[in-house]
Amino acid sequence: MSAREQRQVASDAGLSKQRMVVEAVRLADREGVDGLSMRRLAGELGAGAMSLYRYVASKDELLDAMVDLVFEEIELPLEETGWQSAMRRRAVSTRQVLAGHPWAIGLLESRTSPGPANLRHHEAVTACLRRAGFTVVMATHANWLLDSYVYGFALQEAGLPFDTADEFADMGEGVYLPQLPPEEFPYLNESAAALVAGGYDPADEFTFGLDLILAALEPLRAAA
Amino acid sequence: MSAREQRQVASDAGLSKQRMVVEAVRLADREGVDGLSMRRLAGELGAGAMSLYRYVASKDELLDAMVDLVFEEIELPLEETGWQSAMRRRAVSTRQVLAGHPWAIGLLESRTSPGPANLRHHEAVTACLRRAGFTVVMATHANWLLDSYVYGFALQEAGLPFDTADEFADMGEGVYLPQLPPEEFPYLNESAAALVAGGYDPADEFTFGLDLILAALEPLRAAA
DNA sequence: CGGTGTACGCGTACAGTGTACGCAACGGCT
DNA sequence: AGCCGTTGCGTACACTGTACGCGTACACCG
Repeated sequence: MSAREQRQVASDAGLSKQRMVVEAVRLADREGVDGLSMRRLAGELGAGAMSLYRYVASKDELLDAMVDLVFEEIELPLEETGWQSAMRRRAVSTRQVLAGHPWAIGLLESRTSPGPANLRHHEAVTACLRRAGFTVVMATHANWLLDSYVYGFALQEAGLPFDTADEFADMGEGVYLPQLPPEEFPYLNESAAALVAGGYDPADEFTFGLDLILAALEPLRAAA
Repeated sequence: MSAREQRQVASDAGLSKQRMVVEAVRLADREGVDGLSMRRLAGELGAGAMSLYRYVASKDELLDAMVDLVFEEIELPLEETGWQSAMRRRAVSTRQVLAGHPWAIGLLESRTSPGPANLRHHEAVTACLRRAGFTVVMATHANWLLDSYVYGFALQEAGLPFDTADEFADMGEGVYLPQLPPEEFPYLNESAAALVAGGYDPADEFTFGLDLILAALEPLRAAA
């Protein structure tokens, strides 16, 4: 079977923007966003690179669509359980989704036109907060605060060179401490030693901060 | 004067890693990180592209150094004014610095080995919190929370397609509202209208969230 | 049946990218 | 004078995004 026939077979599923975006997300998950090129994506789809330009105007537009697809994985908040629980579930879901697609975080800052999924989320969160009694201004404050915290946490977590408490302990002793002369970094040394000894797991940080923020927002609900 | 002689004159200042990094940060500020290439940087320095590889092993190493230079601009916390004031000043400084170098935010997630300036900051912040009475674990919690909030805020702020309250008002009415059918996005419409009418400035969000977090951390100081 | 328009696919070419390799020039030292 | 180290960098290679234009297939119409 010639290369063209092979491509024909692959394309019998038909190229589409949806197929492209899904495959692009897979490729970015495996190789990072730097490993995503139009030629490589076309190879994965059994198509020519220039065929992709029938479905997206540019690589930038593809990246926009990829970010929106990631947003679609985030759960919409359910209000039946109360605003705090709904916000918590949404925050946990966002963090999990971004942990699965760490390349997407770095793209958030350069996507200036939010996609449909992003807008739907924004509407759902705003609805939940308003119905819980927050004023428009307070709901906006809460939205900013929660999103900032969640995205910032995901950003930092993505930059960690380990995934588990054990790996943290190993790196702490094998990599970090040797680089931190105690006379120059006494507090970091103290912290590293105490945290490793205490079985510290940075994954626990998320709920600590989230709980603190949600608790601090509660009294602001009925602000006049 | 031949091209070589021109370059010789320019190079009389001598290439160095420091000069490269400073110039690279300037270029990224003007053109974004996508506009930064080794050839363009070399052109700015009056050198050949391959000369740069005497001072950095790779473009990745240059990016690491750029991020660390940005960290150096952030003020170290001064404790004389109390831990809250010190944390607030550091947070405000971080936000200002990242607002000036928005390209750096997206790089934070891929830099897994913190540079010297980053470590010095980490030590200074940890010292301040520990001396204010936070336990090692609580100081770590506070560090994570504050950094997550600040980086996340900077990330979102960098993605905003406007800079001032007036631009927000203009875009709200001219761009956003037309894209949000009221029957589909009733709460976003309500919010946009109310915020524009109230002279809302998203820049104020930062201090709202920061104040709330610092107030929520205060009772945790003497946690045993 | 032939002509036309549209949809789909994509090869070629261009200008740009990071960097391996190896060469040239210069200064210092013996 | 020769050797060595330092500094600079040109060439070449493989890869990148995408403008342009061409080929093929299909549907529709007269």
